[in-house]
Amino acid sequence: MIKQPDVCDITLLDYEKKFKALSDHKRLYILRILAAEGKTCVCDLGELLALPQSKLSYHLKVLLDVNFISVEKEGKWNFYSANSNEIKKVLSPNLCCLFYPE
Amino acid sequence: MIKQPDVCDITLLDYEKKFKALSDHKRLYILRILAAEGKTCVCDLGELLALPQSKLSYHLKVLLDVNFISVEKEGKWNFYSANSNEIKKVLSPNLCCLFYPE
DNA sequence: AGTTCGCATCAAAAAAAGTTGATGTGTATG
DNA sequence: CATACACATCAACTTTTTTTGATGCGAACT
Repeated sequence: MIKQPDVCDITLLDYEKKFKALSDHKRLYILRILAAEGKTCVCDLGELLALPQSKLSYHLKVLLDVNFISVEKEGKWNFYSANSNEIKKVLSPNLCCLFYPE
Repeated sequence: MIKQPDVCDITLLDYEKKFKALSDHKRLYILRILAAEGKTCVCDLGELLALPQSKLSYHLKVLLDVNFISVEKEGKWNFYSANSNEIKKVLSPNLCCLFYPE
């Protein structure tokens, strides 16, 4: 890419990051669970997904970095939840439903 | 992931691939150009994007594999075009517009 | 104050994705 | 038929992402 990035390029670069965050099925599972269950603490997520703690932490961070989820710390627990609005900005209505299965 | 994949998991695995295809700005540029210009041959794409031929070929294949674009061979040229319907299935209406800038 | 629990973070290793330049194949053209 | 063109494909390499196990740190409990 030789030419200088214009405004629109910057937008696309921004979306590259968001799509990268969605490009892993573990993270899609995480999003689906958070969307379906609402506020969930890391330990419960770990059980639901059968993921080791540090791996889960890693993927949560990826989703956090693009603002698809957010954290609240309560005592020694960290509760995560999905930012549906952010997800809706990116995904088709059809696909958003995937994250609200019931 | 210990549990067996159910139908819904398979769906998410499918989307993992599609999002991976979208998680690179070069491919987003390609999609945008194809959406805006319509049927375009590889050599023109290469010029528009200032991408070397083999790199372009690689990225076209990634997009082709998830059915976001398609090819028609005419003589010695290969013309690619965006499959807007497939893109619309995945992206929010808002985002789809990114691929029709004018 | 010492332990334990819940989780983030880190560094090393493994795996996956992307790049590069070369080679191959089919189609036209002299 | 020889050459040139348009493009796909390949193998070696580089870069990025993911995994793994260890370590650290704050909050609660004893």
